[in-house]
Amino acid sequence: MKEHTKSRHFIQRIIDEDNVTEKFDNRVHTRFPPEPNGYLHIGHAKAICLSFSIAEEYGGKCYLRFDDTNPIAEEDEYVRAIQEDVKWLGYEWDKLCFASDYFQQMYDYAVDLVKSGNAYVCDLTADEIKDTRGSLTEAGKESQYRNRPIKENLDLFTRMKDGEFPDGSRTLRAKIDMAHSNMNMRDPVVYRILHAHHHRTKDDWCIYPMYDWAHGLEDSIEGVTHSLCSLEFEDHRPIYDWYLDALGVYHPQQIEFARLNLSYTIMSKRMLKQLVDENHVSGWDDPRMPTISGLRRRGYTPAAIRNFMEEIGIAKRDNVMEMTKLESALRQDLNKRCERRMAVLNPLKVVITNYPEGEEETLEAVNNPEDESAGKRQVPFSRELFIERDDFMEDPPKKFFRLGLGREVRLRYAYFITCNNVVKDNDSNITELHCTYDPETKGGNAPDRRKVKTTLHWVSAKHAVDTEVRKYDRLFNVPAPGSMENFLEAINPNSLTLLNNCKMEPELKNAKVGEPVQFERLGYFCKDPDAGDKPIFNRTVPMRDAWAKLEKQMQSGKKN
RNA sequence: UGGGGCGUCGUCUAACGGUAGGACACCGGGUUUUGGUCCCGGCAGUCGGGGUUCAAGUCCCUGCGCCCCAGCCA
Repeated sequence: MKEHTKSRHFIQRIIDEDNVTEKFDNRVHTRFPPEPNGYLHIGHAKAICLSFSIAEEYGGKCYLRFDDTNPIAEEDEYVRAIQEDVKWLGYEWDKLCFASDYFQQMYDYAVDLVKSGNAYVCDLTADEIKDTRGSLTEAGKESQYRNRPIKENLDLFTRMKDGEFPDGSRTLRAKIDMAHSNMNMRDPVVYRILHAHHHRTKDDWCIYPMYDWAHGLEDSIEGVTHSLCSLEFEDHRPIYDWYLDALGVYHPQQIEFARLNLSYTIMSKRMLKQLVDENHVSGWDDPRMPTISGLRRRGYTPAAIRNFMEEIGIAKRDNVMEMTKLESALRQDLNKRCERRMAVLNPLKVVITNYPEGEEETLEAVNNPEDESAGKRQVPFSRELFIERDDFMEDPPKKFFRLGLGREVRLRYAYFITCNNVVKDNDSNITELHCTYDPETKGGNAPDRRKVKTTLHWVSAKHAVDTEVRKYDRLFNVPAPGSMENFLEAINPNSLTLLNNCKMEPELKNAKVGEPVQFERLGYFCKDPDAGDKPIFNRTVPMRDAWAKLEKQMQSGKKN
């Protein structure tokens, strides 16, 4: 086949070409321009990874710029959270900027636009503008204010800025073409009157620039070379170009790519905000949320997210990634970095009847079989233990390898045990197992080389640390909740399972909040900041589960 | 149906006129003190129809399908 060189995506190719033609003097300068009107989500992470990694790859710059041109939706809390998220992903911006830093400059440019006859003050109401815009197939009608003398426009625009007019009474509009086939070119609004308090400029302004006007200017002012954005802005590129050309200023190149979609979740800030506002989740950082902060709290690592973004690529076609792809990247990263511990989520008491009462010992356990340098630890063992309820069946099917009456299994790093007796309560619920251990199998190997079918995790009862575990499942039950009439109807009522009688090995007392750890045979977990009297662990992602798959197949009758 | 985009395994994504490859998923098998990891193998794709060419996923024509646009949101 070809070389092992990684193929380059279309944006890299455009930049390579620009560097050959020296279009931007071989500079590469990108930016990530979030509006601070919500928290960042995994979809934003794609844009972040793209823009920052492009800058890194070409030895260029990437700015973090808040596109704060709409004071009504924007808040400082979001500004703070967004910075935290970008940093957490591992990126350092070359400069932190705000669109609002350029409000004066943008205003001055708008005055230039009026002076050159390219913009006019329009007295039409929002409804009237809408009514005269035309439709996809019909041309719009020109505003009766379209041909006001420049002098009058200048006067009116100044007075707009000075606060003489109420909200919505007038706008500054670009004079382009009301019959243009691109709706964005039908005399778009450049400035609207908004007597609103801005999170940074306070009450300095009562007119605010529209996105199309502001964004290109921000890029131009900062010297951005390649302005990367998502596909829905493709229709806006003509207006981006028109403004910059009309002004005769430095002209970056806008390039659009397909945003990330993930199955079984939503990627809309509006909907995410609704989940938060209506308390369907505990907050923007609820571990079930596809937000960066939610994923962080859930136990995702920056490396997992970045590797995922690297794997999914950059292209222009609409896409919906399967969640399994994200989880695969997650497990891959967690597997190599996580230390292993033992914890029992649904405890079942086991009494080792031939183990001396009152005695205990300590056994050596490997911290990470994937990484010898992680070392070993001691785990206490005693006569009474807890094992997972799911690991015992009184009358198991052939393919169930775990513990059953009369069966022998290995306890990880400990002994072989055989179950001799099942103790039940009056409702015939199993309350306790009586087993015997083979002292010869200490550490987990039998001198006579006999084998067992499986190995179980366990926790010594008297040494166990009580804990609570939160298991998460997908937040939505349908593949594309965002495209439903009402996405709330797709919420999975079982997205959160609370387990409050969990038992952990004592070493887990030292777990740090947010630090990922593998509970052997169960999955990856991390301690939640919420802990009350008991520590709380979030299940980040379960282990791949061949037995669960087999069980499912047996239920559906494919196997037996 | 005006304009702008996009159609390659189930899902993503490569192949710049020269053997359609990789990842995830799925299905088998091996190793294993995690039914994990790891290893091996398998399944599976160029939207349709014409054309150009020795050769087409790639170029041309044509048809079909999907996405975006009528905020004083971004």
